[in-house]
Amino acid sequence: MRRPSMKELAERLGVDRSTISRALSEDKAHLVAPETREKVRKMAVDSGYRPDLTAAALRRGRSQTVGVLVPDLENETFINVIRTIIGSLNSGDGTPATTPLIAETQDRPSAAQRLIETYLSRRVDAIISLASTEADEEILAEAAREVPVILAVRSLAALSLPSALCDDREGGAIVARYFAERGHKTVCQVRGPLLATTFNNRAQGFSAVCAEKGIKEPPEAIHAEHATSAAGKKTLDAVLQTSPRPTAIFAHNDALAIGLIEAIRERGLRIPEDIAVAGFNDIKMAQVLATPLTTVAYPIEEVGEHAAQLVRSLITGDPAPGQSVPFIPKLVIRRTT
Amino acid sequence: MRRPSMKELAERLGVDRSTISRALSEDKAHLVAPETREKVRKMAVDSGYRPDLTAAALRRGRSQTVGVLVPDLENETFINVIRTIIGSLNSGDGTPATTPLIAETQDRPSAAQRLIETYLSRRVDAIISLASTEADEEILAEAAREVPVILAVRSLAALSLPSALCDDREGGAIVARYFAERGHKTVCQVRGPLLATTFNNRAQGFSAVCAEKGIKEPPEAIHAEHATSAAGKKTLDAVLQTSPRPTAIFAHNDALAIGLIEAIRERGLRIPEDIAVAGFNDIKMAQVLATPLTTVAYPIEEVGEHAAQLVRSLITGDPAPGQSVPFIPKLVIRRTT
DNA sequence: ACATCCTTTGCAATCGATTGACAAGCTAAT
DNA sequence: ATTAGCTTGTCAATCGATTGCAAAGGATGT
Repeated sequence: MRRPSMKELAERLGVDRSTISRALSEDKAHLVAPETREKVRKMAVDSGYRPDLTAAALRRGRSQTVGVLVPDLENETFINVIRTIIGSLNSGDGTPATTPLIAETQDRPSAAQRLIETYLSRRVDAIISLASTEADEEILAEAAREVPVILAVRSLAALSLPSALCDDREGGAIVARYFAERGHKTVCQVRGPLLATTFNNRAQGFSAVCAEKGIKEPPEAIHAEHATSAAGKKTLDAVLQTSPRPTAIFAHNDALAIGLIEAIRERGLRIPEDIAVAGFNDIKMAQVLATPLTTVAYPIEEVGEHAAQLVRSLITGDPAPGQSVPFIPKLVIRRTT
Repeated sequence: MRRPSMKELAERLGVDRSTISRALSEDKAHLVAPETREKVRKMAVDSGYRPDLTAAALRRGRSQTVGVLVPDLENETFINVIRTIIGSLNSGDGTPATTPLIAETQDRPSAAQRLIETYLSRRVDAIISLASTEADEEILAEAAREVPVILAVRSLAALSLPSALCDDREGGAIVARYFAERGHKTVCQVRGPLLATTFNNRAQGFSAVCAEKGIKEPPEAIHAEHATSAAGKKTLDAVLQTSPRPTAIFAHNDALAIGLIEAIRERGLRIPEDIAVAGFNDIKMAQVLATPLTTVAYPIEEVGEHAAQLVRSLITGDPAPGQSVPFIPKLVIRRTT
């Protein structure tokens, strides 16, 4: 037999729909006599009643969904941040479950735009963008006028939206300081694509310390086309052609680092004796490598947790915490340096 | 100024709400005079009208969403199948965009159950499970009585639901035949966890051919705890302890294979001279490795496309195609064998 | 005994879009 | 001239849950 609607439940029990609604709700349950409440709940379970969330969303004006934008679903770090966010959003005891609408922008502004339109049409309660690029600024600003928008992982200088971030600048600086300690005189960065602030910040932090410590960097920046290991692998030639040849490479993320390592292996050079490599993020693969990767551990938990907190307080209308402090990542020294 | 509802639009234009609805719709637009239609559309754009999909969903009984269950969001192959599905679902010209609700089960039946409940409450138009394990059978069967359920990637023997699958058995067989050709006499499988049919089928296909060709396998099966490179790395000891020592390993997926390769490197053995390794899926990393991985390319496009097609036809109520033929994966020979 | 308060429940409006039934106006056909 | 048929648009019901308001009934206080 088909599952009953609230109305049918009400008829069967000989009470009004509103009583059912209240008895089944979390916050209005106290308005209903304990006896009735139990009767209703029992009947609801027995009959296999299933609330229609589309109807509830319409009436409430809140859909209990949040839109999540990621640049790339294959990126482990993004996924882990999202996992933390979702986990935190649904850990609340009283709060009803929030369903995330997750989609990928591939760093295409047109995709971001389309997705945000969809989210707004679906009346999401908030939007979390881990995909913000400068090209999205206007779209996000626009969206923020209708619904809370939270920036995570990637910041946007021109837009002052609540954000949950990693201190990428400091992350870059940490690597440079470490290279300095190890006595490297000539180093090199392999940068990710310029779209997002993330890589720029890492580059700036790194270069600032290098300048300060008198460490040499090649005059021309080396950019990988994508932040992937395949793209990283391709950059090794460029790295080795700079002169004097660097003794250490700072790859802007672990995927790039792994690509470089494989290229270095192919060439028969030794790591770290001939050339040292450090990455960023500390993905799982970093530990699996035959010579485990030195890298900067991304503060996934902190960023995710903070983003979730921002979402929660913005949805409930609590005073949004002011400017949040970015979380400091942590160097993990392994064997590639 | 706040965005108008359909009602407000109607008032401004002095027509009925129903006219607006029809003018803006795809399929009923012909019921409205071209002139009026244009007037409405223009006004809609100018005023920034944004349809409320929660309201539309309630009225229509269809939400234009599909629930997608994945065991693990970090698995590149699953993600790629999902990408294909989403792409195909939204490529239709006339059909309105379908929003996927993506969630991860981590192979926990309780999570699967909870998610399916949520999907049903949200009135998804269909559910696609790439996460089916035997423990989920009942839950899925139950769900299938309310909404179309499609199985992708992982099959479920006891349940005859429309499925989009890879012929894993044949995939395993292909590897065994290839090992035979290369003259291997003693080989070994590193299996993934038993939960899903996938790995079982690969194992069976492989073993059947080995038996037929007189190739020796160790008596005790070697299982990795998870289908990850970290878990794969840990299994090398077990592999090397079998006697006679195998000269080739068939890892049930690329992550496992990569873990094994790293372990082999650490130990100073040569690939493929001392020991050959083949994987399954053909993830991107397989090509980036210093010695690129021989592997079985998963028919991502076919599986994804077929799943999307099933969803489409089941939603529109078209005759569901009968039993579908699983797609044959393809061996990609590289340098680890 | 009467006013007052509290608890519990029902009534009815509402969220915003969609759609079947129907009416008005117009053209074409017999 | 009348009927039939088509186009275009309106009316009103509907999807299923939520919630402000009010009423009924009971308990308490004076």
